[in-house]
Amino acid sequence: MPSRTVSIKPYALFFQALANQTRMQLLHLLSEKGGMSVSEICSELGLEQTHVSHNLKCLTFCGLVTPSREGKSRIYSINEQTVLPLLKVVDNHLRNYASNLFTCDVLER
Amino acid sequence: MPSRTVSIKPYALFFQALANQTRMQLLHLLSEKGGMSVSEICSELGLEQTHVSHNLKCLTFCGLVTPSREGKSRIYSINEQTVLPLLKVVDNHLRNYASNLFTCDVLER
DNA sequence: CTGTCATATGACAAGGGTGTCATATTAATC
DNA sequence: GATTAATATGACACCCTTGTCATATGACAG
Repeated sequence: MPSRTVSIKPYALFFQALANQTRMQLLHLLSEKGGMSVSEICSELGLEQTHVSHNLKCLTFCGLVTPSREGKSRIYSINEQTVLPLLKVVDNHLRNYASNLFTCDVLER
Repeated sequence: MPSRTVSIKPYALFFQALANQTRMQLLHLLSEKGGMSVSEICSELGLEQTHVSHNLKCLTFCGLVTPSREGKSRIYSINEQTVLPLLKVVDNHLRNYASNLFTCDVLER
């Protein structure tokens, strides 16, 4: 029996939000360019509006981005407190321990 | 056009490795108890051997754990350089920005 | 080199996530 | 309040991941 039982599901759910190319694109874009509206994001990445909205909702639900009204549009900004250190750790990891991930399409198992 | 085009896929793949309850269990267990053999992990978590092996391979592929021979068994240890800071960031995030993840089964979108 | 323990691999059915289509909501303007 | 711009929501088919079963590989002992 484990000494302390941590609730695992929230962690998996959190990472699931990041385990998707579209959502990673969104985070990278917003961390570079700051707050953007949905339509700006769409034209910048060449993606459909509904596609972007769905994925922004997922990121919002996980507290990774936050929307704010501005006229008719909504400006989405990243949670810098989390996203910046997170990407920094992962950058470092990919470079040092997982360079193979750059040349594969699927995870081995 | 984005000023610098980052390769997004590796990031998504990396997080995909973490987006799974079993694999999160493995990482938490190994980060608490240090190196363990497959059978030790199995009995500790009450999981099937093949199930554990499959998921360890996935984590190994991503550089999150490393195996080393010890007689007939293999001892798996986590990559502390990555896993510990990563879990720290996520712990903090879940507490401050995503407490709702503790009471849900699926991601909203 | 045979038997056995420990772990890895392959294949497959079931379930869940993904993007897209159609449509609803919300806000501003006239 | 009708219209239009901006975004959100719902539903659904496809695909990929998941866990499990059966089996293979590897290492040590005798």
